[in-house]
Amino acid sequence: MTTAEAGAPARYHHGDLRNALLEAGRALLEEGGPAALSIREIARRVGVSAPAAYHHFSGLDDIAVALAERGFAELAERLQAAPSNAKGQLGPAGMAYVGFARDNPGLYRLMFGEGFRGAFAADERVRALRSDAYEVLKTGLSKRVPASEVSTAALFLWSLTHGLSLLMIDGQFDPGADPDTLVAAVLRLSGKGLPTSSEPGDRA
Amino acid sequence: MTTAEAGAPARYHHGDLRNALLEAGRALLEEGGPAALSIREIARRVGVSAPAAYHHFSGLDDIAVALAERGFAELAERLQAAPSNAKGQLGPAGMAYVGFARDNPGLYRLMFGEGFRGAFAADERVRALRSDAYEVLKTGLSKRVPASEVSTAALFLWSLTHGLSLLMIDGQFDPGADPDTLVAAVLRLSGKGLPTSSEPGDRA
DNA sequence: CCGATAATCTTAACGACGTAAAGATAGGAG
DNA sequence: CTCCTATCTTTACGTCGTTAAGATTATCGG
Repeated sequence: MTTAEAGAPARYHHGDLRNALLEAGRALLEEGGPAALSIREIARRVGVSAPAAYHHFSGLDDIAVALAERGFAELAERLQAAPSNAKGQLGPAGMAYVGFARDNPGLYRLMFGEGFRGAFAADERVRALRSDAYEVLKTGLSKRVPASEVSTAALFLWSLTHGLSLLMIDGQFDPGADPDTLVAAVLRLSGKGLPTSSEPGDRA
Repeated sequence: MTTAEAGAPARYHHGDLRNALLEAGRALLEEGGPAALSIREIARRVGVSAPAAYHHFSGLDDIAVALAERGFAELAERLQAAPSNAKGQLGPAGMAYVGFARDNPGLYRLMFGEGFRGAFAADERVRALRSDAYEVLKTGLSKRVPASEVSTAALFLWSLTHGLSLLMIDGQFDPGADPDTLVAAVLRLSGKGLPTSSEPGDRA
């Protein structure tokens, strides 16, 4: 009798349940992190019984994968909308990447299988999504880095932005510092390298 | 009747249950990741009933925190055992860091609250452990970086190693590449910075 | 318009989980 | 030896993901 949407008369057939479930899942994700993702709670919020979800998804993992898919699509949008890397500067893209993670911490962590129970991280579809993102990064880098170093540079850059995103999400940095300033400064270091007292270029 | 340790006669009072629980938990962590951590399974392996654990820990989260504590201690050991940063090179330390993560993927992810259900990530004790590690990193860096840049450099370095560790753990990099070589190459970039076409010596 | 068929949603139920409560057992102090 | 207390056990409750079986509605051929 009571639907989540007060306007609708609670029909037996919801009509757009799949989407409604995903939206509720996404909200849940941002409220309580990936660990809070739960079929029963999602269904509860949509005003539907838990097993109803099984007509649209094969299980909780499947919902998680669908959410991750949307996440990667949105991330790609954000990266393309970033001030183009015309001058070869990857700062804007990096800011966009970390910005996405900071705006959608729960979703971002889910996309990388962090904080979620289950064999989701090993799911082929998710691994493919991540690999696709990785390939995009590599082709982007291929324009501004010697071909022989693209692979290493890509891993370097992804490690940096991924790690930075997670640390920012977790608030694990100097308290009192302005996050945006911090992110910009760290990304700037990715081009300069760490300041050293000795000459760079020798063995690690 | 049947203990996990076939040699012991299954005494009513275990004698060293706390440690046994932690060891079982650690094994579980490496077998199935943080998501597989379960009081009932831990107790099962030790040959004890689940509620017995509550005499030594306040709950599952408490066990997780204790495991994380051990993890941070071991990580600190590994970092100090690394070929000393005498020449100011941080490569060995970085290799040691990533090496620890790769040797103990489940534990490492737990230490950063990744893959674990519950409000563990926000736990004060864990946050303190991470902050301590961060401070150690900063003091280490203060010897080889201008004071004004220590904070940024520390976040840069931690982001890089943390992100790299997680990506390596997840196997999310070019298949076929040798992990050790990859890690070394990425860490080397942390000193040089990303090669850019605008920098002197451009080859792009 | 009407009835069959298929899609969608419901309630009921199973096993596993974390955890609380209450009782049994054993080691140590007097 | 006796009592006390810490430790462990069995039992139980509520939640979870998921399956099975039945109810409801949309769709479509006649």
